[in-house]
Amino acid sequence: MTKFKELLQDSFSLAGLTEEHAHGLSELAQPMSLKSRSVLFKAGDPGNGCYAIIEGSLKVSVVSLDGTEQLLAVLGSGSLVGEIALLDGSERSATVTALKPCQLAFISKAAFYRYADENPAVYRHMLQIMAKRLRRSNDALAARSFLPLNGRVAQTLLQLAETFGKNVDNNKILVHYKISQAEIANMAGGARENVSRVLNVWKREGVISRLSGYYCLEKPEVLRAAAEL
Amino acid sequence: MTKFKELLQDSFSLAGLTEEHAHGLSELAQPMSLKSRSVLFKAGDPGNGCYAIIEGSLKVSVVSLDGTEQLLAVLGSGSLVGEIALLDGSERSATVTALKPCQLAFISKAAFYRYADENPAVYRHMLQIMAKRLRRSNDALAARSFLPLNGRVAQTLLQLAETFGKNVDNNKILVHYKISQAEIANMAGGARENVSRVLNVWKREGVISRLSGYYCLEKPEVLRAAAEL
DNA sequence: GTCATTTTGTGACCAAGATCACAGAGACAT
DNA sequence: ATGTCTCTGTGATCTTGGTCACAAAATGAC
Repeated sequence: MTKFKELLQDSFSLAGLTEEHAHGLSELAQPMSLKSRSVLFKAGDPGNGCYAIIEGSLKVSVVSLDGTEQLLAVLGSGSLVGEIALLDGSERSATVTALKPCQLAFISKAAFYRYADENPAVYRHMLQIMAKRLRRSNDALAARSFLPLNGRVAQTLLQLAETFGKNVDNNKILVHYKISQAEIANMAGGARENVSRVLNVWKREGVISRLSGYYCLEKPEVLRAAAEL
Repeated sequence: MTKFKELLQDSFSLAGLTEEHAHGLSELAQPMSLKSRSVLFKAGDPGNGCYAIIEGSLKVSVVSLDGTEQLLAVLGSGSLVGEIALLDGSERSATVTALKPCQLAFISKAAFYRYADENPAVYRHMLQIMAKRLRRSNDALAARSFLPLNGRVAQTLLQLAETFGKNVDNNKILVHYKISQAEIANMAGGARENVSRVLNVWKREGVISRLSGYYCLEKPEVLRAAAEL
C-alpha cells in the first residue's frame, strides 16, 4: 500500500470510521497537495466533491465585499472540508485556504455516494460530523449575540484548543498551532486591537501565557467561565 | 389510512422525500400535538429522536443566563426539528417552543436508523437538510459580523419570506405569518427599538408594508441588496 | 362597548467596541 | 549585523447600537 493511502486511512480512522471503511474510502480518493496560502476553493465555485485533510491545516472563511473576513473554522488533519456543497449540490458556501502545506484526499460526489450507498455506516458517520458542525455554528452565533468580546475570544481559544491542544501538566492546554492575533480576532469577530487588549489582561492574570510563539491556556476553567452563555 | 398518516406523508413529501419513503417513515412515527407556547424540549435535555412538523409552527432558540434569547430559526409545516441530538447522540442543542398549536410526528432514534439503513435515500435526504441548515447558520454568522443592523433585519425578513412567503403580484412577497418586532429583533440580533426604527424607515420608503398584521415585502430587491455581504 | 395587555414609535443618553495613529518587538533574509 | 516585514501593545477618538423612559396604537377579553 502506498504511503498516501496509509495516511488517508489514518485520517479517516481519526475521524471515527472503522478500519474497513477508512480503507474502502481511501481507494476512491485522489491524493493532492496544496501550498501554504493557496486557495482550495472560493465561495460561489461549483462543488463536486469534498476533501479529507491528511496533513496540514486550513481555514474556512467567508469574505465580505470590502475584503474583511470571518473565519468559520480552522481545521487540521483528520477533518473533512467541502462537504456542504457535496451534500446539497449547490455552490461552495465558503472559501477554504491552506494555512500550512497540506496533503489532501479528494473524494468525488459520485464516488462518495457510490460507496456510502453500500455502506450506510459512512452515512451515519457523515451525519454525525454534520451535526457537530451545526452545533458549533449555532454556538458561535449564540456567542455573537450574548457574549461580549472577551467571552468570544475565550470561546475561540477553547475551540482552537479542541483542534490543536495538547494537554500538559494538570489541565493546562498548549495550543500547538501558530496563530496571530489577527486570526483570533477574525474568528472571535472583533477588532485585532481589542483582542490584543483582552489577551494581555489574561496574560497578566496568568490565565494564558505564550511559550515560544504558542499560546498556552494556563487556567482553561477561567476561559470556560468567560465563554459561558 | 388515518388522517394523521396522510398528513405526515404530505409533510415528508414536502420535505423532498419520495412518496414511498414518506409512507415508510410515517409508519414508524408517533403522532403528538403541542399547545401554543409550550416547550417541546430545552437545550441540555437528553435527545432520543426528532420531530416532523405536520402542522403549526415553532421556534428554535438559545437562551442565555440572563434570559435573553437568540432565535436560530422559525420552522413551519414540512420541516424537521431535533435532528442534531438524534444524529450526534448528544444532548439537545437548543430549545424548541411552539408558536402556534402543532401537530408533530415523533421519530425515535432506533426507528430512524432501522429504516434509513434499509433506505439510503433517507440518509441522502437527511444530509441534504443538514447541509442547508449549516449553510444558513454560517450565513447568519457572517451577517452578524459584516452587516449593520438594517442588513441583518433585511436578512431576517427574507428568511421568513422563504419559509412563510406567498408570492403576490409582480415579485411582491407576503409573509403569511404573524410576527412581532420583538421576534424579528431576536432573530436579527438587535434591540427591539432599533428594529422598529429600521422597519419604519423602510415602511416610509415603500420597501415594506403591513397588511392586516402581516408584513409584505414590496421591494424584495432592496432588502436583498441590504443583506448583501 | 371598555378595560387590560401586548405591541409599536420615538427621543435622549450611554457604553462597548471600531477605528486611527503610532511605537516597540520579533522574525528572517542577505 | 542591518534592513524589511509582519506582528503586537496602547492611547485617543468616534460611532453604532443598546438602554431607559414614555406615549400612542393595536389587540384581546369579558
